[in-house]
Amino acid sequence: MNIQSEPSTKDRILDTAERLFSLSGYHSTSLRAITGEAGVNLAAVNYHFGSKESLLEAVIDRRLTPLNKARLEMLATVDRKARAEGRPPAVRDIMSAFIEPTLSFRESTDGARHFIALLGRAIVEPDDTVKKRFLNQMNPIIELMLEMLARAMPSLPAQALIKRFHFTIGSLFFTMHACCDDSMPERMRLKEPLTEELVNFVTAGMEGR
Amino acid sequence: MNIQSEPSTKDRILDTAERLFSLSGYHSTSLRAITGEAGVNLAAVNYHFGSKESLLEAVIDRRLTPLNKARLEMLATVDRKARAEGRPPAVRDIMSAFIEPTLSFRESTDGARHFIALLGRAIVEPDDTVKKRFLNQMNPIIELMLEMLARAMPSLPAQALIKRFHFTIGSLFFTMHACCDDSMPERMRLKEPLTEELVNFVTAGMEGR
DNA sequence: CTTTTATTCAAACAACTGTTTTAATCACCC
DNA sequence: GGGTGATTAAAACAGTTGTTTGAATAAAAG
Repeated sequence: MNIQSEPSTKDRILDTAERLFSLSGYHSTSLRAITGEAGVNLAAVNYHFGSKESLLEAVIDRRLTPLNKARLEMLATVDRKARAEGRPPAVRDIMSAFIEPTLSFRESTDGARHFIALLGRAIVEPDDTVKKRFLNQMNPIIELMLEMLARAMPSLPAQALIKRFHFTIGSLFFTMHACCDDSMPERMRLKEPLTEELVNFVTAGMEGR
Repeated sequence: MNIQSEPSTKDRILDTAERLFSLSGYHSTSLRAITGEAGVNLAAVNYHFGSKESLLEAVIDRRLTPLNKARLEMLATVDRKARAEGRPPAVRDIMSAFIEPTLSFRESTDGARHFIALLGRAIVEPDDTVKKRFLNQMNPIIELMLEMLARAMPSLPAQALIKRFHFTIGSLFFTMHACCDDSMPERMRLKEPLTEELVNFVTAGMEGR
């Protein structure tokens, strides 16, 4: 564990892989591209991580575990407060508890920005390697949000709730991905701040008028 | 051009490529997988299309050209009617003109369903081959929609309009992709009909309350 | 039928992939 | 300082990729 010197081989691989995976995708990024740019030997990936797939898992877990913890905590706080006041949770608060940690985490570091872009694409990735691991970590949050939303809008049929939640996921993940995207036409580029506008959008859509 | 007999080599390649691209992605689908499943020789792709990349372009153009034509026509109808009545176009009608042709086209044939799923992923694809060609065909529609939306909501700042339109794109494209997705947890699966619910959602979000 | 053109086929091509191997080098402990 | 284990290094491995080649076949034209 070195503190002040340059990052270890393992960390250099993780950082570079994170960036290249987010820019070019998992399949289109070769180990030679990663190790070359990180300035380490090709075999270092298999030595430190075992395989390319395990490297991807390490890249995901390193960031997703603390992020999901933050999201769950914020959801729990919203839930606790509503219960204490003897009322159902507010749709806006539930949306905020998901969106706010995600977007503020994204703006924390450069690495986080790349990682969030990677996540934004992961949900539509055809490759099971990325998606399965991602969805596994995501499921508890999805379940909790759906349960809370059902309490927030008790008169809304379950099918409609699922659909609106689905549309919400679409908005958020597209926004997560699009931050690093320079292929969109100029006038479509997003500028910060986004959090409040996004919360407004999905809350309005959720409540349906 | 044979009418009643089985489809030509070229069409068999197009249909199979469309399905496999949508299921596994462009990069993860090999020409050997396509030709093998289509029951044609490996070299047939390069003979009929020139390259794998040109095959992808052919797959995209075959469906996207008529689909975009339908979307533009419906947008023009909304615009013309509003002008004739001397009022700005309604947000809901603009949203509908984009969503309705897309989703009804998806339900028209099996091939269309796969193609729409492919499109839903194309917008977040890291590969320029897919995205650039897709965005080029998309730009006129985006420009027209933004111009009409600006007229529909003249008091909304341009920056806010861009953001909300962005969130709308996210909802729609995620919905387009998710139709063929069986990796989502059971309770998150979408069931038809979607059009009206999606139009409601993005209209509410667009108008913001 | 003969000739020409379009298509199909099996085989090979070179380039690239993730992974493994084996030796060299480094850091640390007794 | 010698020895021990962790790390790095270059090279080769086997498999897959898109593409090309040249012969065989089918279809069309004269």
